[in-house]
Amino acid sequence: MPNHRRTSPRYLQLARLIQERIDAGEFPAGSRLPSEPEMCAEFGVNRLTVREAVAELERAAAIEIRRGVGTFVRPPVARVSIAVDPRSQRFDMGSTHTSLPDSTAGQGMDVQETITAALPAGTATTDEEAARHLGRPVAVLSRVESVFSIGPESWGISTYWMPSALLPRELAAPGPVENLVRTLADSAGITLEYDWRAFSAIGADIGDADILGVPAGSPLLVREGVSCTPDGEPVLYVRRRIQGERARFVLNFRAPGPPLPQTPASPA
Amino acid sequence: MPNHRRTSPRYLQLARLIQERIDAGEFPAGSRLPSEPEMCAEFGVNRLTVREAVAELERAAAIEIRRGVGTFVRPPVARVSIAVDPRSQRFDMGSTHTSLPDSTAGQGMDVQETITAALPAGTATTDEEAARHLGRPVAVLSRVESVFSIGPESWGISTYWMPSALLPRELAAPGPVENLVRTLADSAGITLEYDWRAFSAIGADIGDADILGVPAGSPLLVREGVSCTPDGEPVLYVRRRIQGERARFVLNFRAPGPPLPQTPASPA
DNA sequence: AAGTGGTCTAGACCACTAG
DNA sequence: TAGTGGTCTAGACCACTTT
Repeated sequence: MPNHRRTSPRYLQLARLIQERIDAGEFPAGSRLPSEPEMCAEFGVNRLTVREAVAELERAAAIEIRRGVGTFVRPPVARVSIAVDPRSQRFDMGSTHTSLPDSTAGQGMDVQETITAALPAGTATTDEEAARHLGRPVAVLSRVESVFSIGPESWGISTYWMPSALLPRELAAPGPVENLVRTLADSAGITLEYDWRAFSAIGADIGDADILGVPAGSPLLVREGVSCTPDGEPVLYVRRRIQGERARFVLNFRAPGPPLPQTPASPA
Repeated sequence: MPNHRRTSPRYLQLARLIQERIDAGEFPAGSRLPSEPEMCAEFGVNRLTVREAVAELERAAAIEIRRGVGTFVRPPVARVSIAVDPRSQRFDMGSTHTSLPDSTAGQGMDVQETITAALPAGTATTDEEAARHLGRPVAVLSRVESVFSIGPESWGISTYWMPSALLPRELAAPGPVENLVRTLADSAGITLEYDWRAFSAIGADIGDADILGVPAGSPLLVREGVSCTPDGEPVLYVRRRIQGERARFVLNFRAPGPPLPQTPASPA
């Protein structure tokens, strides 16, 4: 006989219970939860069941696990804001440089973009998508991968697709770059405008997760789009993945100095 | 003696191995992976170890697990595009209505927004953030929660904060709404403009995960912002969470009919 | 050294789906 | 009914952090 209204599994019940206690203030932000053996005793379940509940809460970003130390309630995250003014943002000047909120200990740290690979586009799904967006065959496209970091930490990964003919030599080898978009535009003798930009969210795949030092499936903010010449000729397709909880893209619709949700940063 | 350069755990090695085989075309999109017992035998590990590897790939959205059936390689996802024209988008007319891509079986399905709760703002972190954004004390704010769904599935959750004095009666009770922003503006006799909008990505917390029917930590696209009167008086703070892989916000920077990455939709 | 979380094994029972 | 994945137990050993 099929089971018609089963209760949810114990580890989920336990996760919800712990979340309720956190919400109720029993465990304030920064405080330590009971250890796994303690919870096993308290709730009368196996350690793996406790671990599944705790893992659930960690994926939900409600707690932080510090190996060898304990499990702690997470305080709300502070994020970098990257300002985009949709009235003035017409020219694509590159977007590497941002500044951190004053509240952050790491203020004034260097934002650095480093090319990790430059290859002819192949048959990957993303390569074909790029070709579609640029209206050119895959065979004429090159792909440049880069990581950008703030201090010692990797914050995001960018992939650029462009006609191989436009790829300047200084971008064809791994190493730091000052401003990839500007370098490209200058070397090709063109100016670049935004055609479109789009925002979505994905979970980190295993490759991106490795590079960023986050678990697979961590939420990443994806900003992708096409830049074109003033004639409307599409030239560059960019796909940037940023650790979702670390950054926020802000579009300002009102005049000169509109209030920002956090400390502003330079255009993106 | 501390362990100075340990190899990565077996389940991660196994996850990478499977991913490599998928990438190499050994398991094309849509095909079934070996069952858990088969992998246990092939790799000589316990079933839990296999399960951890598989879970890693599932979180990375590389595979799809169908209970009682098997584990399958995921094809690339099709997403809804929601168009935003940064040149014309100045008036906030509400954003409920979108249309699905023609490729989708569900085309023409109803987009419906349903209020699930309307409460005075309390002491939650998000309430305080809303109060800061609106420049008003928490005590005068109300919070309205809604879910919007396409057909039978929940696609996103919206939370609105506004001065309690502006909350019209028809929005103060659970039930479907036609256009929340417009209802609010009409009832208050004001027009609303965008002040700012921001995009970020987060993992679903346990509450949102329950409502959306996704696992905790699933990537959500967050679109938040303030709408104000033409004078610049902030009136409404909105925070919408959308299943990240199901939607994409598109900003078009060029003239009348710029190419969209996918089938366009009405303004958001 | 003691306590924490991380990995792994062996085995069990269950719920779901398909033929 | 057979095979799949989902949950759970009991126990072990390990790596990491702190004292």
